[in-house]
Amino acid sequence: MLKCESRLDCVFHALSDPGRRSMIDRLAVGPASLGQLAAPLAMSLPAVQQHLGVLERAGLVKTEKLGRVRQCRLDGDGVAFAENWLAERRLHWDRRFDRLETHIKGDRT
Amino acid sequence: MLKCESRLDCVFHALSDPGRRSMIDRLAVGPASLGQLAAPLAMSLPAVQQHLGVLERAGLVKTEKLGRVRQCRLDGDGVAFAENWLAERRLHWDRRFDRLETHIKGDRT
DNA sequence: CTCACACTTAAGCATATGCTTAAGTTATGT
DNA sequence: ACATAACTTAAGCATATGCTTAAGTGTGAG
Repeated sequence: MLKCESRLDCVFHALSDPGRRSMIDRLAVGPASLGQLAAPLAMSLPAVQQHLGVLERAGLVKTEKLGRVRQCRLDGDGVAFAENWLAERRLHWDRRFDRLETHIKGDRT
Repeated sequence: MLKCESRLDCVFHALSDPGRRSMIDRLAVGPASLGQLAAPLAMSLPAVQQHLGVLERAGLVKTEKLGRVRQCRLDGDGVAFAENWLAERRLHWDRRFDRLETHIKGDRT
């Protein structure tokens, strides 16, 4: 976690773990406490808390302490970031494939 | 790299490194040899080769040995995977935010 | 045939990661 | 006040990661 210089690093790294993605999926249903988040996850509470930290630093989740409970909810910010980057690259991709196809067709003619 | 059970793990992990992303950006311009890919990257060739392996396993890049040169090109497959996943989640996101907004407006009325 | 080029493999090492358990801390119910 | 619930912090440890250098391997040029 030392190396999270750029925002994209954080977001993609956060999303690269199935446990963290399942936490996101759980939160997509609605807010949850840390304990509720941890319950289905076959690991200790501190471990879950660390994963939560990764998600939070990536801007995918926001948390707030209410009484003795930490409530967690989604934060769409990070996703937009990642989605934009991917969409951008995909333009390049597709354009290249199109060009390749054109090239092939040109050869055939 | 032991833990790359699901496809998404691979793709997101591959994208979480700025060096690897810059390799992708370079390949978006056009195919390149391993050496060309390594040149701007301030690290040894074997290191670059390892990064390339990560990209390849994620389905983001395809390589082929031509003579004594390994040519690398993009492979759109992996991106589509990641993009779809993100888009799906974002639907949940947005729907939740809409609902929240509706709720707030309802309270105000 | 020889040699240099472009990787490729292997070994090794410093550091980071992903957990764990145990010991706090703060808030709530009685 | 006291016990318990819900985290939180700290320490520690096994393993994984991200490089490195050094020693192969296979090709193409001369």
